[in-house]
Amino acid sequence: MNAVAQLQTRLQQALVAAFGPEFADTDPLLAATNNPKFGDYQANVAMSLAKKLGKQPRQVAQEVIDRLEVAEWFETPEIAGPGFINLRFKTDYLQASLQAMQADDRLGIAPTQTPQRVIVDFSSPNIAKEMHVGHLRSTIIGDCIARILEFQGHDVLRLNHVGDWGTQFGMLITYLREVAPAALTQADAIDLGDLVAFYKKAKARFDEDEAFQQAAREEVVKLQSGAEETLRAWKLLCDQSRREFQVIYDLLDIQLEERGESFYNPYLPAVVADLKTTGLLVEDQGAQCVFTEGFTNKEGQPLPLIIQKSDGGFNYATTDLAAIRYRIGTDGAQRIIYVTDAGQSNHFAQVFQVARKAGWIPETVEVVHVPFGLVQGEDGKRLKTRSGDTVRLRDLLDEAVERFRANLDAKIAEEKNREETEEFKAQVSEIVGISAVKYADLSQNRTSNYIFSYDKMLADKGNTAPYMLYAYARVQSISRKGDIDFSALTAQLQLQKESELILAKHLLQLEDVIAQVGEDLYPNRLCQYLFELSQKFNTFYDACPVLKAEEPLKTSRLVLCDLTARSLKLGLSLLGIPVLERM
RNA sequence: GGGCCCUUAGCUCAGUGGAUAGAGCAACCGCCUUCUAAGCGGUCGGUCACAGGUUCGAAUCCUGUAGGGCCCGCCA
Repeated sequence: MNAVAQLQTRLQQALVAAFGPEFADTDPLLAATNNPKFGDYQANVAMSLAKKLGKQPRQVAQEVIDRLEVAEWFETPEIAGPGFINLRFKTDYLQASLQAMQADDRLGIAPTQTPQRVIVDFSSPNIAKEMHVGHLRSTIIGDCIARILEFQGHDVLRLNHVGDWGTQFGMLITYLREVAPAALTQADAIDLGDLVAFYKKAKARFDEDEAFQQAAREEVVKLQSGAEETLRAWKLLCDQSRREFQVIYDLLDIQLEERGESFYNPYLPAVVADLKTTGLLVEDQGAQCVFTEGFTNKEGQPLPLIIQKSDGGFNYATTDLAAIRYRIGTDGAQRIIYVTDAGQSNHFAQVFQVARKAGWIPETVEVVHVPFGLVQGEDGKRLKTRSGDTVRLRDLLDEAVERFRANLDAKIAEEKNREETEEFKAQVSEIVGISAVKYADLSQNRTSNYIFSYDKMLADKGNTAPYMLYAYARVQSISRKGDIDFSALTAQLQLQKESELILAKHLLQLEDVIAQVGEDLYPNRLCQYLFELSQKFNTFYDACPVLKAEEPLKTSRLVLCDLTARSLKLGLSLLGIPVLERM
């Protein structure tokens, strides 16, 4: 148990000792301080108890600390302001903790005691369409969440719930049958870009041509009933899209198990049947619906979740319900995380409500929608290309890499006596460019819309990937220069200067930050931590010579360098970002 | 009309009940004969949209108002 957990317990014991057993469940209101002059932690319980006990808050605080035994970890507690109890770590404790951290492959972060089977549903592009900017956030945020949970020791199933079923295929196949029948019988008869164009035309036809609409709907029914020719055409389209998606996933280093909507097709009738049994299902205007609480349409009428369309077809609500049942019943999921845009909040709220009412989500299973905001251009509107089209993900990533390459070339040209190989420049540019896109996205609170700016994400100043990667590279530079083998260091730490103490305390917080993100699923908190770590390292680097220090201080500082680098490497890896030894 | 989200420094954003509200960028001033200056230190900058309420204590919780975004029956 770490010192903070111990402190929590000891505070509770002190409360009981001071005021009696009825205070056993009183929260000591322990929190990190926001200002180092107040120490490292503060307990705010005295103010909240003062009225109840009929005493002055400062006196309550005094009675607590008189009975508080934390000398193993903390200096003598102090009372400040209206009754804050301030606690400061002992340097001895910090030094010992850092040494333990240094000796451990996982930086002292133990795997969870309660591993869960977790499903992270993310990315989920549509077959027959190219991946575009709309898939960026789900893919990046979902991957990060999966990485964090995996590191914690959970059994994570990463599912790509691709849109490989439904009305869009009816449209597309009907249209292709007319204009490019070869695409339905032989692989790669047309390329994916053309397929996207065909899709748009098919959609346009669908919206204005009633006969076409009818034909498309019939095609969906054929597909759903397994008609051979339609099914073969569908498989061809899926294969082609899948290969295109894989190019992007390789570029982004993302592992995913594809399990599209079609997978749940055999389980859809049972969803309808079981909803009927529970009495939740109602027929309305020819469609099978479940009416949900708290949702109304523009006319103020209750809003249904449509389970089966009037033409007998199923839609995504049905699929999502079937998926919940399958994931809980067969996959054994204890936590299901859906990483999709905030626009689907209503949909998921409805689906979860219906699944709960039907009794399909046991108390022990957590089902959660992790929403995120839109990607906007610098004009604050939805990100588009100059010609007004949706931005292809491939183009977006390529541009980030190209732009960073230009920055890098300029930088190298500026520095005297610096020559780099083409291979080096290409590799650095690709890693930094793509990492910058990922980091920019992850470093924002996901719930708000996010303004996409190449200039900001590629800047070498501020809370950006280049800044963090540079901090890491600086440490590696020390090891090269001093010919240091970090893994062989053994030393008694000596935290002397303020910048060393500040860095040391920050290093010890990594565990808590990861635990918090695993819980709340806000990756920007991990980014914030890593940014502050980089800043604190740079301050230390500026103030404390490492290689020129006398032993044993030199080795002590090398340990701080090593721990910083390893923390950065671990933290960035959880964001899906690799490090560079040199840049 | 309903639901969800947002409104914090000139700009982009942190801050999910605690002390004088924080970063980064931009602007200005310093620091390279010393481990990568892609760095560091400092200055400037805020009626936390507005009004009530709860609380010892509110940017944070509750209610209302204004502005913005997204969604609202057979697309996902």
